[in-house]
Amino acid sequence: MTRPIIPDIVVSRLPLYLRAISRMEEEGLEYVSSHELGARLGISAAQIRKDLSQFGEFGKQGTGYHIPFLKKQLIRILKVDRVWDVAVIGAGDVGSALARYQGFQEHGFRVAMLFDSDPAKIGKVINGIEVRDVADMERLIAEGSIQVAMLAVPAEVAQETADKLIAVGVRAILNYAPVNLAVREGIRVEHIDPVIHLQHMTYYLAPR
Amino acid sequence: MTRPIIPDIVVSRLPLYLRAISRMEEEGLEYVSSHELGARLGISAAQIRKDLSQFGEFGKQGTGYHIPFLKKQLIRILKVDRVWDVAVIGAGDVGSALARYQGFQEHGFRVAMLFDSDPAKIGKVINGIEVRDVADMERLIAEGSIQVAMLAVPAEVAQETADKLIAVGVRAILNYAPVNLAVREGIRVEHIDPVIHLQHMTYYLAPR
DNA sequence: GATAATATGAGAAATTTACCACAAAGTCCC
DNA sequence: GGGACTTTGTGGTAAATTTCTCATATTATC
Repeated sequence: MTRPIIPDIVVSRLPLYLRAISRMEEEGLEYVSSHELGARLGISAAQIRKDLSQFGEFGKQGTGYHIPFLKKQLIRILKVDRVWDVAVIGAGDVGSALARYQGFQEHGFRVAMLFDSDPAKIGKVINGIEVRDVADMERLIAEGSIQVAMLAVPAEVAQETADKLIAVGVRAILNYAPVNLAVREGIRVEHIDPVIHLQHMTYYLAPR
Repeated sequence: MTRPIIPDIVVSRLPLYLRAISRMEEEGLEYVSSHELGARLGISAAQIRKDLSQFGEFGKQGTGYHIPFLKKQLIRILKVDRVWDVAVIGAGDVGSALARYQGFQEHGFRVAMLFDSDPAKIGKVINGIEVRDVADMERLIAEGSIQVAMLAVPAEVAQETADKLIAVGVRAILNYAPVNLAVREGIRVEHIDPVIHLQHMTYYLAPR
């Protein structure tokens, strides 16, 4: 069984679709057309239909998409019909905020571990999660079979920390450090850096 | 004078180039080839040459790119050869972390204002920045001629807050709220949502 | 039940984006 | 000074992505 390979750019839009229709469900809507969904997201209706049709026939002519059904399908496709345990590395401002964020639980994720190297932080409890010594990180992550990590450490140690994570089984890293991580084939990395986004936007701004 | 329109996808890579060569400069390197830069970023050398050539001839055959010169050019192109005052809306975990982040200053940005609606937070000082009442937001932003904002408010009030920001002159919004903002033509919005990134990555993970 | 209106899924076309290949220019080393 | 390397910028090509178009199906209305 060789499923057709779905372009990554298509996959990258699925979470946006899921977020939008989840909101629509909360609003009490039952059906949505590709046109309405597209209007909310600033994406063409054709694009949405094409994307979704890669995974199956979820819509109905004349009616559109049944929101609870489409939501269920997207959740399944994105594999968030389970809860992924996530390790947060670094308990500074960013790591702490991630540990406290309430938005993970209902979208398929749980901050299961939190690490830092600062003795002053180790042992503290943030949102019910104890800060562990990063020296024990590899052992604990391996024991916990954790596949997903969020990296919120200083730029200087980001690469070496990522290498350690990958060595003990982590396969997806959400990197908050302002460096490009080099990883081997098969490891997923996504980057979050506000400066990158701001600089992208200032290109289009006129000086004032 | 009609400059050729640069594709946005090209512009979106420029901050990555800038970040990478800034790091190379710190490492004491003087010249870099498109091939070396590409290897660091996971981007093809041809892509980098093509992207940069859209803005001028910055390289030299046989030598590559002079790092300080290229850096200067990218800084100019991205308009971060000045410091942009930025307003942060919301002084919760995310807003506070943004106010404390030391990485803005040297990359063209300064958190000039911080707002919240919680009386318990108003008046507090975070990293030298006083938390102001969001009720005064519009007046203060208009007075400060602020064009860039980072939105770190609850999802429920994100759209209305964005509308207010735009009404008083903000033209670029970095949105941390997990909602798609609808904005008029000419307003730049970028989104940061860890859940979106995590869900994108779990698509590729095998259950364990 | 017929007709008009609505909306999907998919093949085809158009557009955008990325890559290749090479001439030209610079460097290095003997 | 000359030959072997290296590297850029670019025109052309290939690949990827988006949009268009339309047959087909469903719903609503009279």
